[in-house]
Amino acid sequence: MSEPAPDTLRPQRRNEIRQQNEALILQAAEKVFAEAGFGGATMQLIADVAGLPKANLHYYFATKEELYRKVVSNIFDIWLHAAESMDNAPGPVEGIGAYIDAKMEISRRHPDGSKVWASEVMHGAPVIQDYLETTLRDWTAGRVALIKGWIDAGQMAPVNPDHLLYMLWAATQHYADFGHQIETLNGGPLTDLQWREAKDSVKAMILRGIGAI
Amino acid sequence: MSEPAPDTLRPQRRNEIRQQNEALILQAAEKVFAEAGFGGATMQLIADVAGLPKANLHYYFATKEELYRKVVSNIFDIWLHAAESMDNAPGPVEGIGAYIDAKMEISRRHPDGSKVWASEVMHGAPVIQDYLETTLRDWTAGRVALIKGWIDAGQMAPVNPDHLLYMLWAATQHYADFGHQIETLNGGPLTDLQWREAKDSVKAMILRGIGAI
DNA sequence: TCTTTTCCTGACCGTATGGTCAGCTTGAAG
DNA sequence: CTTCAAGCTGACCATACGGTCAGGAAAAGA
Repeated sequence: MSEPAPDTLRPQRRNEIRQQNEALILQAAEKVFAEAGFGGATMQLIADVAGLPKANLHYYFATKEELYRKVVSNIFDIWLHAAESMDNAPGPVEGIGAYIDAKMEISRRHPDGSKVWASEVMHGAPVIQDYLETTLRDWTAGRVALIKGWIDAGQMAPVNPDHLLYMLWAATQHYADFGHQIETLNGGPLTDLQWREAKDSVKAMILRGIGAI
Repeated sequence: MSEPAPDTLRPQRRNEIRQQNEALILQAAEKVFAEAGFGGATMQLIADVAGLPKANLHYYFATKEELYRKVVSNIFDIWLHAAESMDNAPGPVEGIGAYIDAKMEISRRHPDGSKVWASEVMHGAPVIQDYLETTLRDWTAGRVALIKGWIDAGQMAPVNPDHLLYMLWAATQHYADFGHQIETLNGGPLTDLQWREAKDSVKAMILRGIGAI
């Protein structure tokens, strides 16, 4: 054989090296930014978490801001992807129900990302202001129209669509952003059963709250 | 007259000086901590906002941590005070309705405080963990019992009281913590009318969501 | 007035941080 | 094997930060 079988554990290909290290750094950065905030995070700590020398970070990401920007935009993409679950639904029960499910799942699986996003917005969105004004604004307008359609069709009560969206974001992201508070009150991390109950509670309260069930 | 009339504008009394400067510093600190996070905030910037030399800050507050701790505990007190609105209510409509009103008002009047609190919790509550485990835990247990009483009395649907509280916190604080996002989507700060609509929307959705109306 | 205490601050210090760079190693191409 | 570019890193640098301190100003008490 002229070409040895690809082995992910052996000395990597050039492409793989870059891809793997960037992913490693981004993962470590997300964690550190979530735990310490942008100002409190240090490149040295991110490097330690990633298991790489600090100078290597600067080889892949020129500045702390550039690394942070990449982390935030990655999160935004996950958010937006989850939002698709709301479309193509016959009504609010399915559409909003699926959206709550998706966002609760993100809060459970990517709490660090959620915290970085929250932190970014709380500090005035210095890095992703343009996303807010374009992508998010457009997305929101579309969903508002969708909700209005459901209202006009008599499938739910005439609630204010904007404030419904805010409530959906708030209720679901709270389980990530304030996870520490919840865990403290709960006496430990939520179990599988408790996560299920959280999801069901949020869905029940909101769907009943908008008169969809 | 042996004692000149007290004049707040003239050279102050000793007591007043301390009180006034501490308040000035705490106010500036809350703003800066909210905008930059603990790690991103600098004593120099807080001093500039307060209009005092940096060394003067260290005269009143020995360390950055001590100043931060004071800011956070002040916010916690406001929170707890607002919580009283929930008690002594004949039922969930009045009790939870008043609580939502109070918390929405705080989000509107003290958004910086809310952000500092959110940031503190998101970072694992390094400073107020003991408050979470004692005061907040006790308060929560009391409100859970109160809600259970309402449920047993048939005044509302049998929702999970813990998750109801989380939703109340999430929905109301969102207007402060994510105020920038809301303002961006809204094309500017919420007007008086829009704040009223926000309050009414949250109340309507939640009270209907728990079967109280 | 004199003394004491509190208040105030410019100048300074040690440290930690983001970032740089010269030079080494390693994979790929011919 | 040789060449070249990509990957890597220890050592270094300038800056900014939290915090200190000696000594002056101002209020309170005697």
